[in-house]
Amino acid sequence: MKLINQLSKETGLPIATIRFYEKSGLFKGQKKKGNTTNNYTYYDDAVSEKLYLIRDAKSVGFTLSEIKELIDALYSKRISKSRKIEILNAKLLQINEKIKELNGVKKQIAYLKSEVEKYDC
Amino acid sequence: MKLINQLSKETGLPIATIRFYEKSGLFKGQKKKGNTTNNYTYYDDAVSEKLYLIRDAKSVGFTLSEIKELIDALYSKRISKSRKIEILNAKLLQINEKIKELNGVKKQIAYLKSEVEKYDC
DNA sequence: TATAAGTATAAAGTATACTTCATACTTTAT
DNA sequence: ATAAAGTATGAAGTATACTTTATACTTATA
Repeated sequence: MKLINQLSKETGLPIATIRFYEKSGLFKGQKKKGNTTNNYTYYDDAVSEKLYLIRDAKSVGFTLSEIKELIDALYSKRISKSRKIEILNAKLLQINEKIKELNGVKKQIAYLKSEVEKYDC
Repeated sequence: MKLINQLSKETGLPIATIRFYEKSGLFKGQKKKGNTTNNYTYYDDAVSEKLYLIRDAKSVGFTLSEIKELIDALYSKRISKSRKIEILNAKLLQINEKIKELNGVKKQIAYLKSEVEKYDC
């Protein structure tokens, strides 16, 4: 079980950002039970996994609410299996869409680059 | 030459958004010269192209300032050819990165989906 | 010809995603 | 044992990317 500092070093995300994500309901840490002196929050490996997913999904244009929907579909116990599969399939389609768009943009830039190479001075 | 309404219909972007992009320096329309009665702005096909590029690049996680840099590298006359090529190559690398990340996220989701299918009830 | 629809502009407002600040307590290092 | 570093929490502040509002003028349509 990790403290927030370790989580931050692992993922490269600032502590404040991790706190913000937790507050946004993307995952939850745990408080230690019993007569402890402090109020620290502990995180397990599943949280790290979610943070990596958040980080990568964000960088390719998913919003936090889309990512929350995704994480819920993957881990929540209050969503039926069939509904989960439904959501996950939709996300996979969305990802394929994004890959198509990226290839489109790439092609466009490559073409325009060749134009720049040919004519521009 | 098109008016903003036509541009909006073409690209699916709201008029206010197009105005915002123009104000942000992503492209420029032209005013008609001479003794005209109105103050309308006209746009050519190059602007449409830029808007499509903006739309797609945004949806895959590029920020407006990254997109501005890209558009400047493609169309500006105040940037040297070698510098343009440099910027364009960097953008192409960034796109390859994003494609990699997307495939990573896709793989991860597909894997977790198979887990959901196996064990979840 | 009037009225509805389109265009221009500036400014204020909103949503998202953080980031910083202030305060207070806990743990670690010297 | 005390100073430095880590953690918690709530609130305020900031950046980006729009979106809405208000006002005024122009063009198209019934």
